[in-house]
Amino acid sequence: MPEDPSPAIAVSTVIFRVHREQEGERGHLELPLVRRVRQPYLGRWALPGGPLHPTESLRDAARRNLRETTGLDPRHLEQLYTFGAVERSPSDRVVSIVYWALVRDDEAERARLGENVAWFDADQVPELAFDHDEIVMWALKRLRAKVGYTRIAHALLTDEFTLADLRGVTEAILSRRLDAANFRRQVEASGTVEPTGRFQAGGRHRPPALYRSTAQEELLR
Amino acid sequence: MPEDPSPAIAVSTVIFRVHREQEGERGHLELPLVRRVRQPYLGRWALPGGPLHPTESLRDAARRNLRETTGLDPRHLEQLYTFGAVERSPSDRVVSIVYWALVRDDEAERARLGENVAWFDADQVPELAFDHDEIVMWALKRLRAKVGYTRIAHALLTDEFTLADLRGVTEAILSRRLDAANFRRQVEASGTVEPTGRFQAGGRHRPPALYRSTAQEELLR
DNA sequence: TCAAAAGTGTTCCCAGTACACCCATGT
DNA sequence: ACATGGGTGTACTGGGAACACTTTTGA
Repeated sequence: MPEDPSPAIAVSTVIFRVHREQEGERGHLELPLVRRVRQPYLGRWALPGGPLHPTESLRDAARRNLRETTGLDPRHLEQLYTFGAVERSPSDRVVSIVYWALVRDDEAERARLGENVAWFDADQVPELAFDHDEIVMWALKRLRAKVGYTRIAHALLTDEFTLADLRGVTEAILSRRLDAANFRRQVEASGTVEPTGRFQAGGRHRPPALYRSTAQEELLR
Repeated sequence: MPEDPSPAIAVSTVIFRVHREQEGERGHLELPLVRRVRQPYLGRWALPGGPLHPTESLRDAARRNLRETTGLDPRHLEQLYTFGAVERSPSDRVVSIVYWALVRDDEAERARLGENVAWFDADQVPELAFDHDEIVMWALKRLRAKVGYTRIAHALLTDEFTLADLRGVTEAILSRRLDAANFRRQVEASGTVEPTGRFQAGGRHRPPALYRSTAQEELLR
């Protein structure tokens, strides 16, 4: 006979990448979904997630299920929100602590995905299991807000990047074109990047300067 | 023999009021703490909180423990963050979902507090149990950020208020004086208040106009 | 009539935006 | 030489901050 059933804890993660099919193409914001192989919502796409192990932190659980889903380590990982409505799962009561993450496209390309995992355009996700549609909307909103006043976009790029690269991923996140001249000035003024002194060769035009992310000051804001 | 022990879920709440000892005095930002009557941290002050009941939402649990602690209904209630480090409680593993709330000073004055509950100045809390110091700092940071770009300060006032009242609670939250002229213009331009057409009599000086909060537009941002 | 808060007017500055224009490279 | 993205210059704008000033009341 079950005693007073304490709600179960799960950790789920919304993982983003900005993917370019070919070099020089515009990038698209994408996220991986997992096809459910059990009831409820059998066959539906859902966010990667799973139970919290007794000896791991919430953040570690998110990192673990990110690794299990995509084979990747996140370049940015942050708690989003905790969803705990009583009826959000039709069977047992589950409280889901949701994280969101950014991974690099080049790493995501190399990683092998499982059978039931696929990347979807962030603005064209199918109808998901549970309340995961709502969760994705929250994550998108947060990502789009934060890209404006933080350096999170750096997490999507390799260590050296051009300002066009940085603008490209930012535009993909916002699905909106930005003025290149103003973008340059704002980024330079923010102090979040510094030139490496090197230039990117092999392009079709004037070689752009390469930048790196400046040392992360802790305790900022 | 215990099977794999799933971490316990608790809900805690950081409750704020802006308290004025006497009419006309400057207000102070305060929060209620509860003295622990059990181990661990017996005798230490801690945030009000308790277990999540199986049939209530997270928000309802926060509202319930707010009511149990202060006898009040919150005028604003919002999820803050979920804390789940493995060693945050020395005994069992507990994941705490934390809310923060605003209550009205006049209601808080009327409500009776329990024996082991007391209000503390938000910037002078004693050393708390568990990681509750850290939680209070998060809540303060969020409150101070949000008072700048939302209408949450209205939640601390009665239905009709003067702009000086509104400025007063805002100053208490920020612990910083604001320019009355600019504050007025900003609030008026924001469209979050409208004049009632009435004036506050009985003051020592020119009677200020009374305002009310405008109808809350849902779907704003 | 005076003190003090209510309320208005004005100026300065900065950051965001738009957009013209020059620069340097591969083809 | 020319197309194209890299990079600079410049002008306009709106909002925040500082602060002078007028208004209206109680004492």
